[in-house]
Amino acid sequence: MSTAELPKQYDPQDAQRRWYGFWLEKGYFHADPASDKPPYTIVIPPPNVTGALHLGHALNNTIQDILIRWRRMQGFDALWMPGTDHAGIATQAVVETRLRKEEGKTRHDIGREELVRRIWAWKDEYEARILGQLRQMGCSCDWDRTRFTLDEVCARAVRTTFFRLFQADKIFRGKRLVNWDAHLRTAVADDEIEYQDTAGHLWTIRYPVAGSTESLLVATTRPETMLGDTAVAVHPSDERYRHLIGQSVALPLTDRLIPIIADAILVDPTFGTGCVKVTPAHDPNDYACGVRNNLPMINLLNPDGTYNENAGAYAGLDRREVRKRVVADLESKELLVKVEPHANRVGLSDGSKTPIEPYLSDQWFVKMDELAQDAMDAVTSGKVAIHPERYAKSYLDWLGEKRDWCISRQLWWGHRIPVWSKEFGSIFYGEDIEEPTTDSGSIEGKVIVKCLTDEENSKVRVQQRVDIENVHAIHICVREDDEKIIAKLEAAGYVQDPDVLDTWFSSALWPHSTLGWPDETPELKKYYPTSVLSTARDIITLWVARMVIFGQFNRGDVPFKDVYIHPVIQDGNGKRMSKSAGNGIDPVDIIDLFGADTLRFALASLATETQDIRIPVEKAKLPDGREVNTSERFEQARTFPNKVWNASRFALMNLEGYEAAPVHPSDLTVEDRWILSLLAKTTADVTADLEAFRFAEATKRLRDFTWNDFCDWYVEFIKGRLRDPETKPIAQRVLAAVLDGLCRLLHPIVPFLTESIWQALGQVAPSRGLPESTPAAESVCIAPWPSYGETWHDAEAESVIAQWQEKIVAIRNLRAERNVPEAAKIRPIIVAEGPVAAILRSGESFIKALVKNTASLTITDKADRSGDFAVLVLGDAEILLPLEGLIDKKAEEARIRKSLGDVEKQINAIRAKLGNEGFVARAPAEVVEQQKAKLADLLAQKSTLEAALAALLG
RNA sequence: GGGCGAUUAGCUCAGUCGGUAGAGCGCCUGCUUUACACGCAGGAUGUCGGGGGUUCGAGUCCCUCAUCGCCCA
Repeated sequence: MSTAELPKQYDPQDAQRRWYGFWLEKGYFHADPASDKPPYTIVIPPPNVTGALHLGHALNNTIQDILIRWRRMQGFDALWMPGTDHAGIATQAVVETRLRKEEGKTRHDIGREELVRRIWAWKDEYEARILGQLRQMGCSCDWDRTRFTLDEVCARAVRTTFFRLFQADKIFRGKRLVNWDAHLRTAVADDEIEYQDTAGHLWTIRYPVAGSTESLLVATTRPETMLGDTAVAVHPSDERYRHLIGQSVALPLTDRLIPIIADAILVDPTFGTGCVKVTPAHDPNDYACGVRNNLPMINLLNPDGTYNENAGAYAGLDRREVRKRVVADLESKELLVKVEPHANRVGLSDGSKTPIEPYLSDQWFVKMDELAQDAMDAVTSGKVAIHPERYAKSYLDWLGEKRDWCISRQLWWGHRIPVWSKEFGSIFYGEDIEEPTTDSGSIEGKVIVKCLTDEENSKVRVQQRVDIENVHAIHICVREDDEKIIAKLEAAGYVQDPDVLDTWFSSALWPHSTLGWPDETPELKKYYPTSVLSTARDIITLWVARMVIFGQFNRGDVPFKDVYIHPVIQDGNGKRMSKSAGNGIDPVDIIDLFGADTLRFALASLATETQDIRIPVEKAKLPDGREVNTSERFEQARTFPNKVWNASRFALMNLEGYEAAPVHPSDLTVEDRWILSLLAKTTADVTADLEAFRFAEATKRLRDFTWNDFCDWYVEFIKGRLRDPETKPIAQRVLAAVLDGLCRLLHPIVPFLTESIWQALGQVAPSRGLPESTPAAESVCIAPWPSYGETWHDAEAESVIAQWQEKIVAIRNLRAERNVPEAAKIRPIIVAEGPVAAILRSGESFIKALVKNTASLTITDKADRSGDFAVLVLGDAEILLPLEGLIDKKAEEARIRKSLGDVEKQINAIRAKLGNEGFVARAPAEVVEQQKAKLADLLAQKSTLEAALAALLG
């Protein structure tokens, strides 16, 4: 496209179509372990294949792409590893929901294999969509290396890790209360529960004290769980019950006696009767109490929500039915004291809307004590730095609890737990499977855990003999899916655990599994540890901490050096965006409306150190008529790419006849030196901002430089020179060099825009730069990041231009304030002395030109004040605007008196300060000097204003 | 209950080392100015959430209260 054909408005869709394919074709995003460039690596936080990307993803990926593009330009071998996460429970839940809605079936109807097949199909669809969205945003990922947490490479890392943990005695089997969805027959994660306030009841039940006429009253919102009570708790210092501690009550509807215990944590003596029934197997608080007091735990539930044999006469009934009957039976026995309405919070499963039941079950755990300590050390020692720093606290606090990590999930979608088990009860066990090879073992209570593998000859045996009388089960972990080993195990009656691993188990391996671990690949050697991880704060504990744990466990080294925690996006009311609330913004809609550059620019300018950013949501119509959510934040941002585009159009139009040649510093004019000085300063500042993850500051700085310095002033300054063949060549070279630098600096934020400009600039000025010109890179993607050093710094040029600007603005202001018609030619006078006057004289033509519509400009040290003037007094000069006959003397007098009043007010404030002995004595000398100088300045202004007033009135 | 954060112009937010507050948008006035009306020029707008303290001096440091949000239990 030739310069003349460049449209007046930037067309982002055209740029997106044109350049993304070009970048891919050139392979710019592909990292090469064989290159001698130093590595810079980011692994993408793999988005869930559950759904499409939302605005939070867009923010995070914008940040990562800024970092990666910037470092690539800096000469690093930049690797951005892309991929997606299988997100066990969430993905299975969406597919199961669809199955239920569309076919009225549950997963049990279609079976494990078919369900998993359908989830893979879902995954394929959403993975393609997600990766497509990243491309639309311009993300420069190394697509050839795309991974999925369930693919073969990642699966192998999971198996190896599990095996190593098993071998190191870090994995054990234990009981735990899980959130049970009896409809879907699975445990669900805490964040998949939706809490609803519902109107329920509070039942008060009488528990007779054994061998006494006394009884205790307990209140409960779930009366049916009384069948599983194993104690009644009172507060140890509660006088009412102290004498009963240690005695028993007869649990109604059962033949059991349960103890009365003291527990200061569970019981609030001021609430209700001060007596609490304890059902350790069916309530989290009671569970903790049960552990503290060594109580038996009676599980009442079957996985399908019916009560089991422990419920005696109620066995086989659904829990809702049990409640009805228990209440009725208590009533008939006159043990039900009262029923009151009671508002309670009920947890409903997101997937099925079934009330969640706390359910005690066998689960696999990772022992966290040492692993967590190592991960804490990584941060306290500074090997991993978290930004902003305050988030290190939540990381350390959480790890400090060292709670064992429950890694099993009752799901079908995920990495199957590689353990084959055989239950024995009390039967003697004496079989060998075959000859041993390697193994290790441990005893955890009554369960024996054997670790076993066979690399060479697929022979398998339990090597370590144990006291078989106490063995309940043997668990064997198999490192890799070796059919012969598995066949042998299964022939011997071993059955693979039906459960899968927690999704975070595989995500925790992401920084090394994606690089090919456990193989020592060239990628792993070069790119691990990675450089930066960028993510949201809500997964600091779930994910970041676990990556550090597994990275150190498997590799002996941290997975990344820096963690950047980006803010969370909320709507204008401070609410989290969500699809169901209808307040979500789809990044693709924003790209359709305004383009990817605008989306990225807006998000980058919002990425401050705050923890939440608000984006007010409003409706908009797409060209195709669809109504979508958008925000004024994007409408505001879209002017920027257009501004850059048009400044570039101006430059390109004026680069006709450009010839590359060296520019000697003495050839540069003061405005050239000024813009180069600012460009160098901006470059240094932006680089420092990016190094410190200050994305919003970097973006604002670039906007200010581009708009306020380059467009508003520099372009205006050189318009005259570009019209003059004598001065044109140097101006063109400086203009090309500045635009070149600007393109590079902006590229990480607005890649499509800058590539469009870069390519067009390459047409007219293929070789450019100062002082020597060099051929431009074929793409701005791979152009070197600028670094101008100190040589361009020019304080003198900066102060000269500041002088000109101040006077130009003052004259414009006078004209506008006095309502001088735009078309009227004015003859402003600047009264100034000495060096100020000299500087202004040197810029006379610029001042005239930029003020616009000036018939003349006078710079003098003494003005003839006869006639009518509008007056403006500055610190080092006075501006007079002759307005013969146009002056409203009264209004002018009022203006001057107001200025006088302002100046006097400031004078008084400073005099008060300087009159304060404490200030003069204690404030730093420079501050005192500064105030004195300011006072002198203000006094001069005051006398000038008084003179002006006298002249006006005289 | 514990922790973190926020509260500054109508809106969304900056504010570094403590030295009397800034930006973008919006608003008002005037402009089809040969890059740009997604623009140009000019302008108005503040009890820095309340109270107390430290200090010569507090938006900034400390205490406290209030409101809102998030995370963890």
